[in-house]
Amino acid sequence: MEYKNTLNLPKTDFPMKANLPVMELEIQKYWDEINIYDALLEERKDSDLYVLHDGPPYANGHIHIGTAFNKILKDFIIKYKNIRGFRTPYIPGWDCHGMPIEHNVTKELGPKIKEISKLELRKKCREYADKFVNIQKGEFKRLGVFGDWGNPYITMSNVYEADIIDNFGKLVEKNFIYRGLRPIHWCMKCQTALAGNEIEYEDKESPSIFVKYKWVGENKFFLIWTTTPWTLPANVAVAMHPDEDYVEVDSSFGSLVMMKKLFESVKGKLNDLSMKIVKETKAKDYLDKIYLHPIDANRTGRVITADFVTTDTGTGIVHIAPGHGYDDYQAGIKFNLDIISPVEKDGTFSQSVEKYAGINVFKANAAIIEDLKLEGSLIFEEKFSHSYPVCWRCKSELIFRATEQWFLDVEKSNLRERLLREIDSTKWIPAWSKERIYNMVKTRPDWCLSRQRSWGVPLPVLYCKKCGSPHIKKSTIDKVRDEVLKHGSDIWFEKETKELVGEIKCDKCGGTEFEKETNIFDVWFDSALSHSAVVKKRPDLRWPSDLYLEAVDQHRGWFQVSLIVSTATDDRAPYKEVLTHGLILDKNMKKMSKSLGNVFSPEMICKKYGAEIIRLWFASIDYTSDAPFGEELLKTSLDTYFKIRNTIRFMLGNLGENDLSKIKIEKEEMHKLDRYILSRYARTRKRILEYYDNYEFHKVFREFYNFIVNDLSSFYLDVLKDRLYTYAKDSKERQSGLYTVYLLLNDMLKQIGPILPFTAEQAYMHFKKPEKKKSVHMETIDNTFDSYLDAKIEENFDFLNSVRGNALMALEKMRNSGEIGKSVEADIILSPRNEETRKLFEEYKDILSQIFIVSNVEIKDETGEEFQDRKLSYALKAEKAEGEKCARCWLYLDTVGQDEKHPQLCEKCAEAVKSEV
RNA sequence: GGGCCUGUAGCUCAGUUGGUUAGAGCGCACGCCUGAUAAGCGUGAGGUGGUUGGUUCAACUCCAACCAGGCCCA
Repeated sequence: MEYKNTLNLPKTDFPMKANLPVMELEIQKYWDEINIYDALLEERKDSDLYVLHDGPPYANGHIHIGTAFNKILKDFIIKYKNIRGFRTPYIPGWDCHGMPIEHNVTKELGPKIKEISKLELRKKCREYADKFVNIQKGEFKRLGVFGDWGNPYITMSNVYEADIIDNFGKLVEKNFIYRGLRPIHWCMKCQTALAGNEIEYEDKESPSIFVKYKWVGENKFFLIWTTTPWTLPANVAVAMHPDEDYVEVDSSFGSLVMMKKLFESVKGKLNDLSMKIVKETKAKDYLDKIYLHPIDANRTGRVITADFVTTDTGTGIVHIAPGHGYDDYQAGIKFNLDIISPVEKDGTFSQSVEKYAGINVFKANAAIIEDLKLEGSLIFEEKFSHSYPVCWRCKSELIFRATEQWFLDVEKSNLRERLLREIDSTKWIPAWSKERIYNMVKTRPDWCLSRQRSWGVPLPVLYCKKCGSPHIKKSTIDKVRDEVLKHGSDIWFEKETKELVGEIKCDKCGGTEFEKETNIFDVWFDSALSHSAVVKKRPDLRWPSDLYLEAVDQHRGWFQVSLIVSTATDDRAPYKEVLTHGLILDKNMKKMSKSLGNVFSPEMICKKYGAEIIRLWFASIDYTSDAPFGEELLKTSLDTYFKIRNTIRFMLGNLGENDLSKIKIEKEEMHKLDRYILSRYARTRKRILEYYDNYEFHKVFREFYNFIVNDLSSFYLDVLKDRLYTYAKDSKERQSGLYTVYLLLNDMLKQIGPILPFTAEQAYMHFKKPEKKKSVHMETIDNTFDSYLDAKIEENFDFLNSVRGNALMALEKMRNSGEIGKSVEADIILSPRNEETRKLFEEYKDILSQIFIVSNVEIKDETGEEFQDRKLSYALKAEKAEGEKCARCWLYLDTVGQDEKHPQLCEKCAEAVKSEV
């Protein structure tokens, strides 16, 4: 029993129980103390630069699991590039302006909103955004993300706002900016424009009418369908489906054109039994045909085609009013139609519609229907129920109303072609990502930059008080820019026009009095300019960025808007590579939403499990598609984490207090098994680095984890125990094993550092090595490990491992029959059947019993009937070990009892015990 | 309705240019060890490859349709 004290058992202070929620905070504190971010940049000050530019999350609410996923993926790359020796500044940013914040602040204010000024509202929005920037900052840091947290970029800062205005000036100078009409959702009660998430939907009954539009010069009619009679005064065209068949029919209402598919339905509704098809036609037969305007007989309209024409309701011909509908508007742009919108802010018709001027549009519905009936052009009417948009605040029904907006022209200076060219020369990961954005950009409309809101950067445009024409000039815009740089964009609302831009004159009428634009920029314009306001401006970065990394939805968002402004102003994409990841869904692959209650906060998970567990989960999934998330799944990561942690702990324990600087063993001098595992690891880590370089973290993780499980834990370390525990402390065999463990752990901590930064750091603190850095993240990975590659020895072990597999099965059989418990109670008998195998067995004779973890391995000629398996180049059998059990190493050996002083020990143990004294 | 993506064991992933009985780890079951012990080791059972057709001597791998889910548009 007392011989146990003579063994070299593992010992370490590195705790088995991680207690991550506490440990991570301690490590974080240490990182703060050594100022890890600056320290890393200093460490790499002469290295090559790598720029991953952070897309700004919206400063609204706490971070959610998706935001965490994105930041952690970025952090994997930053930390990996860093440990590969790159200088990796990372400037996190926040998107601060925009509707959702304004909306939330407005909601909080309630009715008080009416009492406060625009500037006060903006101030409240600023405070709101500021609060969440700080909250999110803490939450990101908590996840172990390294970055310039003390100096992030904020889109509402003076410098950033000034840069937005500066770039707008550049776009104006290059003629990309124009003013045009565009229909937007409008609440006539609140007299305001509404954005997407301010709109709610309610079921509503609308009139559904069929109206005859008479052809010019012919007594035939298009039978059109609409649910908004009040938009008829703004009619400029009718649309037919380009791919559908049409028919001309005779009816008691005259000769009508309609979609063939809908003929029976229309016939039924009109209740006209005499109705019959006289001619089959195609939409293209009518293209550009002129008809008389249904309300204003002095006007005409023409036929266009549009694929949004429905084929299951109505007549298959749709009334088009580009000023009053989004589809209509798109079609209007495509076919160069007039965009007319004779509706005032309060929802009444303007003077241009003589008949209905001053009447509310919804009230006008009935009047219009009556009039059309009287004329005989309305031939069918019914009620149609559908969901209809209403105002989130006053719940009144919304209309589409064309208003003056500012646009960025994507056709100007061949911009669209240039965008496509830039998409083509950028590397998109995964590859399909390119096609996705390419198709979007190919068909996207001009960018509407103006928003009728308060919380944002004002559009620096002035309007002549005398003639109303806009003043939009680079020189004036630059003056505004300078003011904003000094005072922030509130200055636009605070100062008088003259104080802002000095004396200016209207180009049209010479007027000198101007009004300031009240619109602000679309927030996407803000974030689009981070490439300029951040990447170009910060001395520690370099434009264009090496990488942008965001979720799939950003093809329509940040990837695209950044590309547009950057290409317009600088004629190239702001990035060299773009990496896209999928979204995090719930465990059933359903969208997460607060109403479903399937949302997890990263904060809660950090408190309960630790950031490492989330990071490990994110590393284990393939981010190119959407991924599930749930607490049960996190449990897997927890198990995985502890396996990694325990393996590291075991290695640390064996290294113990040994002074590793003393050990230096040439490769040729090392134990065969050590040479094997080093070669195997050298190959593994080469693959790991390749995966890292391709941003395939789930493959990194799997490669790493499989090595830990299959190669280290269940094989190498298990086999090594005997050598480390029982051999004499300074024996060559033991030293070789120690040195191997040291080499492995030293490299493994660096490899896993990007994924498990806290654990790698904690282990590094307990790791005794010469010339240690302040942090594991200051280390660098180089390729010296490649010198351990040894194809021959790996080939030999491939074979030996297969023999081991058979040995284990034979041992399992003995265990099941109760003959043995642990494997050292057995011997293995090998019998080679060919010369090659015999030679190999002989070559590895000295370590075979170790590999199998048995007491003895005997190589002898085949004798008995036990050797059945003829497929193998050897026969194998397990028997109960002969010899006596050594009290120290527990092997059953012949040499036990030979030593006079230590009769209970084997020869090796006796020597070992003596050498320690 | 359109553009793009995803669908291999309970879970997360592999599967080279179509070619033998579709692999791994986890989990699970059973067993061993008690000198990695809130650990470690072994053995084993799990797959109609979303569905249906087609091409082919041969398809998880190519094609088509459909189903389910996701993002972005409409």
